[in-house]
Amino acid sequence: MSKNHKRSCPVGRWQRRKEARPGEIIDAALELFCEKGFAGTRMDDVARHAGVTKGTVYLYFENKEALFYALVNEMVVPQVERAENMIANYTGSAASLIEILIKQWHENIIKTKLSGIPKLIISESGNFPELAKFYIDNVIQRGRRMMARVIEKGIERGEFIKCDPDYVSRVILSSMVFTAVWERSLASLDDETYDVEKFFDTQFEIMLSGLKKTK
Amino acid sequence: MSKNHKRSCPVGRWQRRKEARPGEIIDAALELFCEKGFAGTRMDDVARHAGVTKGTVYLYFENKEALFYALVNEMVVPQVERAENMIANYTGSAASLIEILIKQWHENIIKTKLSGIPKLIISESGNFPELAKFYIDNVIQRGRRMMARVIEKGIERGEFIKCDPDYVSRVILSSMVFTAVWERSLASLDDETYDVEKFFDTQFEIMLSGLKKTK
DNA sequence: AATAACTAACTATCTAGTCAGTTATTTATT
DNA sequence: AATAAATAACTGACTAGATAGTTAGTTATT
Repeated sequence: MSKNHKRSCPVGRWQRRKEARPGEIIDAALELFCEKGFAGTRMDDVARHAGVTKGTVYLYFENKEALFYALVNEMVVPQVERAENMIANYTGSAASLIEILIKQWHENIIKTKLSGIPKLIISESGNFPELAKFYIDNVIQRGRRMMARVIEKGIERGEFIKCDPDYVSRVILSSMVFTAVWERSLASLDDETYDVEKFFDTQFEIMLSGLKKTK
Repeated sequence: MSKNHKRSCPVGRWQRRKEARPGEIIDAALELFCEKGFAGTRMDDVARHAGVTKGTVYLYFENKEALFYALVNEMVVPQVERAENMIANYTGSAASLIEILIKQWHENIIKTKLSGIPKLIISESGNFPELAKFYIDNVIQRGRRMMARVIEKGIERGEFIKCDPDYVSRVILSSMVFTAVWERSLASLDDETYDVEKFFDTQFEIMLSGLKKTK
């Protein structure tokens, strides 16, 4: 049985795409939640952005909160694991490892829509403390430990001066995370533009110069 | 138009305090907006926190947005001016001036409820771009210029190595602002506690060591 | 013909903003 | 000094509008 009659695609036609829908809905939610906040985003808008209607969204996610949880879980965890594997297999100097970590943060987070998540978590931490807690335990703390271990290694190797790896780690990470938050919130409104790569280079250069034993 | 009013509670005593109300309402709004976000905060709650009813809030502020604007304007501008005056009258070294600026940031912003404002602006930048723009132009950029001028002075004096003052300024400020955001969002949920003062000391020490000509 | 992905219209609820009425306080009068 | 009238700060019940979540029905696909 053949379909001979033409099927131009008039508005109102849709396809059944069970596999693709959840990902598309999560993408739409990420974009809108980051832009408008959780409470400020309408489920109707999420649906329209994903090319479906609201009913479909509720077909795949129990409610608005479940969608929020799903997007954080889905988007973040793989990134952390990737970074941890990178570090485990690295054999070069601590300084060059820090440089690589910053570069990767730039490439894989700042330049992608993933940079929206820190802002989202921070914004909604008051309304979703358990989610924020999950994020802290599974992302922030792991990131902190990663960076601290690298610095510790640098000290052990005689590469860096004696310092508290935990606090130095926090200092480095704070401006990395802040850059993500900034890029997804105020950067586009600021007429004093800047080059993110040069920002990271500047940070790396000064911090490392302050950390290294021989200048 | 209206039906018969119920007899209001005869025991609920209140006072007329025209002068104090706006400030109290703004304080309540700052606390709740920071905790719940703008959209997530009910005007009824703001009123109750301020010890009045919703009607009173609308007596002093035209609407929810006006209240938001008022609190940002009221709370922030005096701080910026204070810092600018401080810098203008300072005669010591650039390094010690940076140290003082960081200490003052800690005392006057981080330790007070003012630290909630950066988080608030960042969270609501998507919904209130004009307000965010106002904040960028009147707070962020002025802060950036302040810090850049100090660094520039340090270079001119032969105190610091040659570097781009604008970018170094951004690096220093980014972790200062981030600390405010962090303290008002995720810090209380993080079981790995830390000492903010030691954080700033660590940052100051490493950055300055990287900036100074003689180590 | 059967299945299930998807739609669209519905409802239940929540809240920003309003306003008629209440009460603390001030001012005028005795 | 006591009392009444006037004023305006404040209340709380109300309305209008918005949106999270539901579901009966429609349509693509097998």
